[in-house]
Amino acid sequence: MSGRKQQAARNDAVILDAAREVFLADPKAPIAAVAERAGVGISALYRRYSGKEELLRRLCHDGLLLFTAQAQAALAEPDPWRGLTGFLRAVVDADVHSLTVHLAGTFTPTPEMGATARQAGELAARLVQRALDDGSLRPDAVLADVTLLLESCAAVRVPDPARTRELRARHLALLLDGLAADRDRTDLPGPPPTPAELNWRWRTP
Amino acid sequence: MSGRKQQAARNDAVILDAAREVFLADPKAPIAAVAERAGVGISALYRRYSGKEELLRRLCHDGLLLFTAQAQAALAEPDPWRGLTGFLRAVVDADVHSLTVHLAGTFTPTPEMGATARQAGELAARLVQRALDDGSLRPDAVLADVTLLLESCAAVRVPDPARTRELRARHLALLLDGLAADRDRTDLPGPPPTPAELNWRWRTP
DNA sequence: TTAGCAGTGGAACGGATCGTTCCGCTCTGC
DNA sequence: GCAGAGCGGAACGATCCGTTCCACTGCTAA
Repeated sequence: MSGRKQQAARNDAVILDAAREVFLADPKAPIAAVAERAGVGISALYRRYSGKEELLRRLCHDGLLLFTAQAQAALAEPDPWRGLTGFLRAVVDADVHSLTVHLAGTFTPTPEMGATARQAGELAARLVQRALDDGSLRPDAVLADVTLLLESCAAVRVPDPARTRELRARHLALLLDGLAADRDRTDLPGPPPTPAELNWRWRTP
Repeated sequence: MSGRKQQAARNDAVILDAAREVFLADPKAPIAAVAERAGVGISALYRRYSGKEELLRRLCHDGLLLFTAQAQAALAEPDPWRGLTGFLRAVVDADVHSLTVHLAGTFTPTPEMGATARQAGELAARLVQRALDDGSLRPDAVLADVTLLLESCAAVRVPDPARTRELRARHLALLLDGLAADRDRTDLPGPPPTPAELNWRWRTP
């Protein structure tokens, strides 16, 4: 069962997963870190991609495609507010924003990516417009506010990736729900962040 | 009036301002960029600071002191909610977060900075607790949620610093006010962000 | 069975970046 | 008028990182 081909095919996936993990943690990590995380040599990387740029482009484009897929799915949801919030939760949870915006600028985008990005923007605009028309989204909000929201959720970051997802979900709930305590609220999901979790930057090495 | 001493004293301020601007824009900018922005040579920098670390420490400590000063002022405000929100607006506007957290990790903190940081945390905790006791802050919120809020506001960023401040104020208002449109709202401040302002990362060089 | 090659590991190279040092110049303050 | 504080900026050395290259392995096809 394990021919040379099988091993190579498995490496395809291993390398892509490793690259996603490494570059999500640090968008300008060295390529050697990806190889190390994947448990392969550098040659295995360069056999598949012509260079770092092509690998980053691949990751970014995958992120854009995930974004559009989630947006399509959200438009199928009948309730506009549930569609929008569910979409945002999914996109934040998958850290699509880091995959796309944070990686942009580290490579020159292809025309195809530009097209996908434009399509993604249109889908998101429709999601927002639906919620505006419906009256479930405050009337002075704008598509760009949602983009800013994604940016701000991506900024929530602790060393542990799983915990990061929890904290982002909590932050997103705050954003969607508001801080002032003068109406009924849904409970904030997950345990609240502890001070220690946020002070990790201050550790003395 | 302009002796050599005067010129040197003026350079003290010019260099510090330039350093703040440059490192706020990019926390790991080269030191030469600071000198260039200040319009001085590199020697003028090294005459005042033993190295990059000492300069960064200075900026960070200044940020911490600004933070505690604003917190003190906010505690003097009788209304807990107004005190908390005013404090957050001031801290976000001055980009204190970038000055402290984002610069941390690029140098080894001094014990004195640790003490100031601890004091800052205590003051912030009192601000939050006051608003909790008052009932104006939702009961399931926590000090760390506010820290996350600062982190997320600092992530809102466009090339123009002035516009960045406006957009952050808008985002902060959203955070404090909530997105769902089912109660009375204060108007969002400033003009809404345009798509072009958020697409600047995609520019092809 | 065996020759050939796809696939691989990892050392080595070359370029870029950046903190720091150092030398020569200017111009003030005594 | 001169000693030296203050300064500009070139040069240096260390580090980092993308990429190339070569030797090796063990399938695979004839």
